[in-house]
Amino acid sequence: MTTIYDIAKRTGYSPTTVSKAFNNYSDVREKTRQDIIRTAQEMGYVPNSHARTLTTKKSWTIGVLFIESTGVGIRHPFFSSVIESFKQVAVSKGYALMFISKDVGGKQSGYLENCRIRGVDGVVVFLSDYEDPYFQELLDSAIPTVILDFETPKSHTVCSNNMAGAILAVDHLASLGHRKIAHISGGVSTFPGSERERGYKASMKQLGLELPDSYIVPGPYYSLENGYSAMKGLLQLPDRPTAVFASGDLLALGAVMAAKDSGFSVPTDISVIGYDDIDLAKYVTPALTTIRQDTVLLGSQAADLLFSTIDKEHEGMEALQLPVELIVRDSCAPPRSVE
Amino acid sequence: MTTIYDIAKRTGYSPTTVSKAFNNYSDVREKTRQDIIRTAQEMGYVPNSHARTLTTKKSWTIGVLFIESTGVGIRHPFFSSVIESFKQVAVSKGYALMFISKDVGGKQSGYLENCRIRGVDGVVVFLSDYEDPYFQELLDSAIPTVILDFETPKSHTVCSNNMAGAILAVDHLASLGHRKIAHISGGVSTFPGSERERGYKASMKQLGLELPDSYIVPGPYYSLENGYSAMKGLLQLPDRPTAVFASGDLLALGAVMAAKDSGFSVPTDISVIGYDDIDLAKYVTPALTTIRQDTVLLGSQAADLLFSTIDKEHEGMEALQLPVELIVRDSCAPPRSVE
DNA sequence: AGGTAAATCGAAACCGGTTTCGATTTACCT
DNA sequence: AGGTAAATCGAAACCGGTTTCGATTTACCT
Repeated sequence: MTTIYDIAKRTGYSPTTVSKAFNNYSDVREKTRQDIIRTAQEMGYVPNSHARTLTTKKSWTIGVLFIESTGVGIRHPFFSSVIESFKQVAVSKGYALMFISKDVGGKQSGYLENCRIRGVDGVVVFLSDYEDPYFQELLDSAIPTVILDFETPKSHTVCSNNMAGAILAVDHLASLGHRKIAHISGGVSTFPGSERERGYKASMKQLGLELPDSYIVPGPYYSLENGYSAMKGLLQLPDRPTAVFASGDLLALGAVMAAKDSGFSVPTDISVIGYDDIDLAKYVTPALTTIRQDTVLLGSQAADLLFSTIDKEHEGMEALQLPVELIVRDSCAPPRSVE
Repeated sequence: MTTIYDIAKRTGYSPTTVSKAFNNYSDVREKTRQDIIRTAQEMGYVPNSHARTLTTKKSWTIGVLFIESTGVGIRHPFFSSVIESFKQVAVSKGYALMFISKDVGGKQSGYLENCRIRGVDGVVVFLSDYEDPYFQELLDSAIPTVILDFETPKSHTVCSNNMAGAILAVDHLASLGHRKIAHISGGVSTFPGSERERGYKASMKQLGLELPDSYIVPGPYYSLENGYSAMKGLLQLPDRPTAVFASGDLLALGAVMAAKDSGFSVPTDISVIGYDDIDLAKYVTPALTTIRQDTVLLGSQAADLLFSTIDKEHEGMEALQLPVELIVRDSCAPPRSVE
């Protein structure tokens, strides 16, 4: 490995000047800089980030905290898409992304400890279990963080406007004439799930629609199979709903399958609306009406927030709520009775 | 930040001894070690990985090279699952994963350069375009690499046995009585796609089945919509196939939809078999018969290979081919004529 | 008590950069 | 020619660790 010392020897300048040349110091002559840059190229020089970090205390790395305690990566597609967009702005600013884990090399150590060992400049957090004490520890530290799909005053947070989305969904169904609208909930243990449920309830109340307890049924883990069984339950209700708002697209897909398997047609007999607008939504039959989250915006806004804090351009914590959009496709129609 | 120097001052030992205590040198007394460890805890000491890397030349980081030139993360689910498994063994060995990109901070620099700057100990590669000159540069370097879904003698490689999988698929269809078996190909530009096509052809030949050119139709990017249009084409053929082997599950799903939309029933009128066994495969109707890739094994084997090279336990390059499995569900049945 | 081997410890050099501040050189002026 | 300000450069200290090798201490033996 060639170092600035090798370049210094070859060019006759001091290591100090070589370093300055690379860092665009104003006190090195243009000719000198050119000399140094050229020899550096010839010698195949690449800077050593660890040496640089050691002195500057800046690692140009962002930790990525992504854990799905719920098991099999159901939320992976959403995460991937958000993080991809986050990564793009990170890279453009010169940062690299590094996965942070709880324990390393067999030793239990915690996120915060790993962040400190690696000297990350900030952390983007995407968890399903925000009660994790190791996460709390990180939250209480001085390391800049931005959290997705969660809200807390201790950190920047970026969410879709889940309540607004839920209201959008229910209003759409109501505008088609539905009055018996059920909800397959993402569960109150996840932040977006509880917000959407809250939005659903608020909207039902606002519209003056009846809401029996049996109309809210859990769809744990946002999984297709749980959507399926949730729908099966709803269809057996004496006062069967004419429309269902599912807290996630996979839940909705499961619900559609359950309806079909029970001999109901979607949307003629029962309408289903989902949430997320996953890739698949537009390909299934019937194409799924849903609420789209802007994953690209989610990622880039999270990045902007984090970097502005790292660069000290920004004080205090922001809680962003990003707008969502109703995507009308073929899975919702007016109820039979009104036709 | 507390350093070994702070601990040295507090305990009265030298920094040398403090460092040795942490690294389990045999020449520090047990009592001394305890002393040091305890004070370190009290003072909230965490080692500085950059300082350590600077002297030891070992960063305990693995670069992750994942680029999808084909655009929207179609292969993401597969990648996520493989990399998750890779990550688990990496973490257990004390490594962290870092995304490597081509350019950083606006400057174009290439993968190799970034690997060198960051001093990664190895790289796991998952690309769609293996012609990329920046990738070639990395391949020709001395940095240990393991490549997924590709084969080259210049690196360790780990693939599913794509040919065997394709043969398995075709044999299954043939065993049901099909003789007119078409193929929706992943395209020869991707390694797995071309291998599966090769397997398909070999199997057809082996079975003595006729293979008109029109029976192989491209399904670019493994996308659902391209599977759809590919199937539409096949269904309009004068000598319509009775079964279709699709190079990916999304292609297969698209094909099933196309068949349904054209008034054919799957599997009664036409059988469809996919490849990958994505999560969704078992939930769709009809549940998809497919070839399962063992993503967990893929990831862990890739990790084992890479770490054994990093640890110099291993010379030369290995080209692993992992077994695949036929998963029989409901999308394949005997052809009508034979019933 | 004196000697020897084993146990324990630390000084110094090193890894590859950055930054401060003083020294030297150069350009320009009268 | 001499003076001054601006331009250019480099010595030295520092970031936080690791490793070699020599020095000192301790344990144990006769």
